[in-house]
Amino acid sequence: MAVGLRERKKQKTRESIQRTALRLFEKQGYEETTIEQIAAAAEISESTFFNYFPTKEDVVLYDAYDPVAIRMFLERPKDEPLEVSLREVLKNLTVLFESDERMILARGRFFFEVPALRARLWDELERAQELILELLAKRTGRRADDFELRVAARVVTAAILEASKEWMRSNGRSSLAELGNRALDVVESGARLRSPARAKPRARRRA
Amino acid sequence: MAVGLRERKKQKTRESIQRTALRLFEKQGYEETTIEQIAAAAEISESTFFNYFPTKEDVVLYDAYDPVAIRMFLERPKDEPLEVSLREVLKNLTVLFESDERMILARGRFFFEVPALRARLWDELERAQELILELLAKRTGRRADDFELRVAARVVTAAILEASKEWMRSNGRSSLAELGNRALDVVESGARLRSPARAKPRARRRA
DNA sequence: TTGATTTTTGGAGTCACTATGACTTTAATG
DNA sequence: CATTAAAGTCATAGTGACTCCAAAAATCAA
Repeated sequence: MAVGLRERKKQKTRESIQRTALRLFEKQGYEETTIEQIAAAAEISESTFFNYFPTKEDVVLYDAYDPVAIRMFLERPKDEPLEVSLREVLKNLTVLFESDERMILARGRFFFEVPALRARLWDELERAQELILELLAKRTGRRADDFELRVAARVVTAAILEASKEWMRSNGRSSLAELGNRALDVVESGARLRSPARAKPRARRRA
Repeated sequence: MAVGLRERKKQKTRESIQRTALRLFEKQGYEETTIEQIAAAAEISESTFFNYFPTKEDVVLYDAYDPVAIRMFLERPKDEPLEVSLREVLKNLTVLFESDERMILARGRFFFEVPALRARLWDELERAQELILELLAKRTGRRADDFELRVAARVVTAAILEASKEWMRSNGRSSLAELGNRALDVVESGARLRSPARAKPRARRRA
């Protein structure tokens, strides 16, 4: 399973293009930046750009950490409740992200602001849901196309999405792990559909 | 009321374009159909097409019933729990849809299959969430930017989305209202994160 | 009818993206 | 070390969605 030199170089080029692109996007906006400009700045041809990223959106979408997160999730003990797995993974990610949180947050802002990216993100989320679904199916013994199971998976994904969004909105001021915990709390409480208010005070657990 | 003649005519044109477009999409696929073709078939110019729909996606997205559904939702009694409001609206919609269910389901299939449309739909969903959020805020007395409240709104929206999706997948075989109810049940049970199986009518552990 | 206001339209242009084929670099082998 | 096949890069020439603009045509108000 030797990671060929070629593979590694490709990875590097990809990340370099992404960095260049994100820099341009930050400077002059996503829509205002053309592929031509990115290619020029990254000193490659337009063709090569499309060789590395199928669409302009994918430059922002691409996340080198994704596979790591996925593996982390899949490697949780099989008898662990899903919620715990998620909380743990988020906790670990929070630590992992610390190193280049700045870039991650910058990307996040784009997802927030650029309609095309927002749209793509939702769609990408489907993948996350699928992942959770598979795991949930294995752990509960239900079939993966079970309607209730799918609803559960989607609901949990939605909660975590909102947590991520809040994280980006707050520009990293509150930790992703904490927001994730709070979001999952809401889910576990049945989204408080029946019990209304208690508007203000919040006893918060875990700093 | 007082809907000007002009307004009404515009509406008619819009719906006519949509019908034409959907027909073409069904016949030869969404991506395989060009705006040029749609314009030709609808006997308008390309420019006019863009006058009525900002993008190609919007032709599929546009739903004349949307405002009706929204009004139905907003007019539910203020002291009614959100879940009940939602269930009621879904019930009413089910009835309302009966007349041209065929077209609605056809559109649904596109959302399902065409990536660009799927993406747009998620984004459009944001609007629904916003609506639910506002209502939830009013009814619970919480602020609309309250994190927990937003999570709740998103979670509920997600559940209903999954119900709609299942409805489309089943090609209308199960009623939207019933699927919606089941989905909301899952939410209210806290997405059953902790209690695993009960895969079928089996050993039931506590909920 | 006249004049104002929309609505429709054609045309020129931009930009993301595809397809293709040639050219260059790299890795692997005898 | 030379050869070759694969992989990577690139220029070119599209296509199609979408924008901008200004002129014609239809509609409406006085």
